Amino acid sequence: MGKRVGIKQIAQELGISIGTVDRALHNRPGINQITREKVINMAKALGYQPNLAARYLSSKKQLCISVQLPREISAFFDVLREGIHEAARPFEPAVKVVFRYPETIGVGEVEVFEEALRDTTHGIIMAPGEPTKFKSLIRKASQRGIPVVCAATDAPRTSRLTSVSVDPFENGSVVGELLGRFLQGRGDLLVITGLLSAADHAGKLKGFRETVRSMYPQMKIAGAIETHDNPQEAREKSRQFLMQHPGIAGIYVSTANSLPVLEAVDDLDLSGKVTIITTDLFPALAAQIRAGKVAATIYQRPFDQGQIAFKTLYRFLVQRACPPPVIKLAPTIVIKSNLNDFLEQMSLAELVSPAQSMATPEASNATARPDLTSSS
Amino acid sequence: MGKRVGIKQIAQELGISIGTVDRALHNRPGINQITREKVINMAKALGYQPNLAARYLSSKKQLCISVQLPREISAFFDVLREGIHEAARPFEPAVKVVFRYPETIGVGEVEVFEEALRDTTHGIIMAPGEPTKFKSLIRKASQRGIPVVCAATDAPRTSRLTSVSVDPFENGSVVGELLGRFLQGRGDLLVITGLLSAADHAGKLKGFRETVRSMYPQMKIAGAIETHDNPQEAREKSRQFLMQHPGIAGIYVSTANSLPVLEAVDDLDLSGKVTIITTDLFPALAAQIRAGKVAATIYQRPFDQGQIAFKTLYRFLVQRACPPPVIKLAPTIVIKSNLNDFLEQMSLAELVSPAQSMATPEASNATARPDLTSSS
DNA sequence: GAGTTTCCCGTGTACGTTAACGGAGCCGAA
DNA sequence: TTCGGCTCCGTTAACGTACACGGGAAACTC
Repeated sequence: MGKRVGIKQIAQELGISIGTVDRALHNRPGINQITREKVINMAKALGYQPNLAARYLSSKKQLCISVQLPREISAFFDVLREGIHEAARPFEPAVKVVFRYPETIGVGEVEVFEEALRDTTHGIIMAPGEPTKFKSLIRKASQRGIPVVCAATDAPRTSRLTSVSVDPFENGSVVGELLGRFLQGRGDLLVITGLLSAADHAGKLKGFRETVRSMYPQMKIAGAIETHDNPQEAREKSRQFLMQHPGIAGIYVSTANSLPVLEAVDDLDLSGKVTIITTDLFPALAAQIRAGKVAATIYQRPFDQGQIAFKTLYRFLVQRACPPPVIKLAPTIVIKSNLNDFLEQMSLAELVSPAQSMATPEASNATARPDLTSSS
Repeated sequence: MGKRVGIKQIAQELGISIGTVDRALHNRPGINQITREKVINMAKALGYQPNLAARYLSSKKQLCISVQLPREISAFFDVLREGIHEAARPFEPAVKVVFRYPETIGVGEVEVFEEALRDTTHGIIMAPGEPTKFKSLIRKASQRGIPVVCAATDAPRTSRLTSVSVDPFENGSVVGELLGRFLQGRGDLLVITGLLSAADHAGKLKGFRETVRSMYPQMKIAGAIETHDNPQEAREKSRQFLMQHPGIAGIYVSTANSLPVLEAVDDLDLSGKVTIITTDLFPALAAQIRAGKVAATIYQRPFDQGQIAFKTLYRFLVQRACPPPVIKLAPTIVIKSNLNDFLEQMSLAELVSPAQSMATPEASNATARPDLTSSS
């Protein structure tokens, strides 16, 4: 009664062998078309669902997926990796996650990609630093049947399977709406960005600009500073601009490299007078939010990005489920009041990893339950 | 070389049988202490990790977990259920999720709980409507070794394993900070709530009140209306109050039942003049946000709550991993600019469910890859 | 009509683990 | 001595699926 229907029961019901059922359910050659249909119908009738555990066990080949992310900006990419790892854990021996590390942020990523292609890999997760360099590589991977999922940053106009990211345009758009609300639709704004040539930063600026124009036409974007992610340059240029434009009411820092800008604001004694919204989240920035020097920051939820990237890649690999061409996460607004929750989540991600399940003392304290008679 | 180490290899290395290794690794009786230690050391040396697939397959007993959530407020609980279901999918036959439905929001939840205790269940996920009623029931479950995880709403001072929710206090706190920012720290505020006797609503009000007092001392909370989640009552009381207090600048609707309030505001032609922040997210409310009548809403991310609830319950059941006494998700701020992403996510959750993996035409198009040569 | 090919299909083994069974060795009591 | 019980350990049958192998029957070749 509570018996789970398996391939064997289907065979028994039809008076055929399990081998035939297997051939029918997996479109393998060497089976009569009408037999196949009978099997499929019977499977549907019985509500057959494949036993994944048995499947993994039987086909000893494991899925190798290569995760190629830089070591830099570890506050972001470490958490992204952890999200992937966490999502892969349930499939433990059936899939193997191989982490590869380009030398630094932009360089060495091609070499690492080629290394993955040389080794046996069935899928790739990456965050292209310079997307244009990957056009042919991704094509080559696709032709070999190796799907590529981009996370955090996209490689548009390539044959990658999909990308998981916070859309830059919406990111900027959210900041525009928020700054407009905070300043009640009046005042001059300043944008501080990394490289405007990067699609990511350009998209943020575009979203910001268009939202401000349409929702708060009285506001003006007084300037956009390009810092090239160089701390000295960021600080100095910010200082210069703020001195020349004393009327600035709001600042949007669209690069994660926001601390130098905050220093410049502090230097000019503008803290609290100018409303600042930044990008990403890390301990030093959290302190600034807590101190009230930053009104809000936009968090990209790297952990969730990792989880989703793995899941979609996995679903494509084992059941050919095609995801939408882009998967967009919502830009998440962090303010003083919900800051701690995000920080806890970040540290929780680290706590989860160490002891896997090795040598589980299950039987020993199977009866002992936690004594949390009072809490909350 | 690439050979995975298994229980067999450990046995071979030590010249003993796999049965003994099994006994050693699982603290089973009937084994010499020194043999056990030798096995454990060897396992550690070889880096043994149990093959979960084989484990599930072999031990035919499956974990039954009972999910007891109301049908009402389906925009919330359906998505919560979906999150649980999605998280359970990888463990497919090894765990069985049984959904149970109380008659309505508050009633019948005790009966359903008892039903779960009569059947074979190894864990419970629930959202107590009236937490006080569950004190003894949860204790009984715990004594039988059945952990209970609360989601969405907590049952404090009971022996439940943990609770996964957005903290009401922080929820109110976020709204307080946000309204303060939007109104630049000036003006009178109004709170509209469901039942103030409910811990949830009381907590929200408290968080709101304290944050406004500490961060924006110039603001005043002019009143708190209790609607008992009755549409007529909500609309009428809101109208009355707003007519008598024309100076209201901001409204915090802390119940999901926010539409009647919006109607009242519309009736008095106050749309756009008063800044409104609501709770939860559903299509009708999304329209109001898009129209600019609601400045922001606080989303509880039911899907994530479901996922996390299942994961922690599972980790406790199979590896005795004790979670923290409460797991708090951050209150998530939804505004016009990031609204669509949340809506997509809601509908995506539905899209994922129908065709599981039944009759996977894997082999047929295993070589065919998606042709998305250009996208984004 | 014997040999060969082709098309379907059944059989058997393997995957790593769990759990039940059984056996060897030892000790003490009948 | 014999028997029962205990401790420790080896053996083996599942669990549901994948895959290689082989066999029987029909179709085709000469």
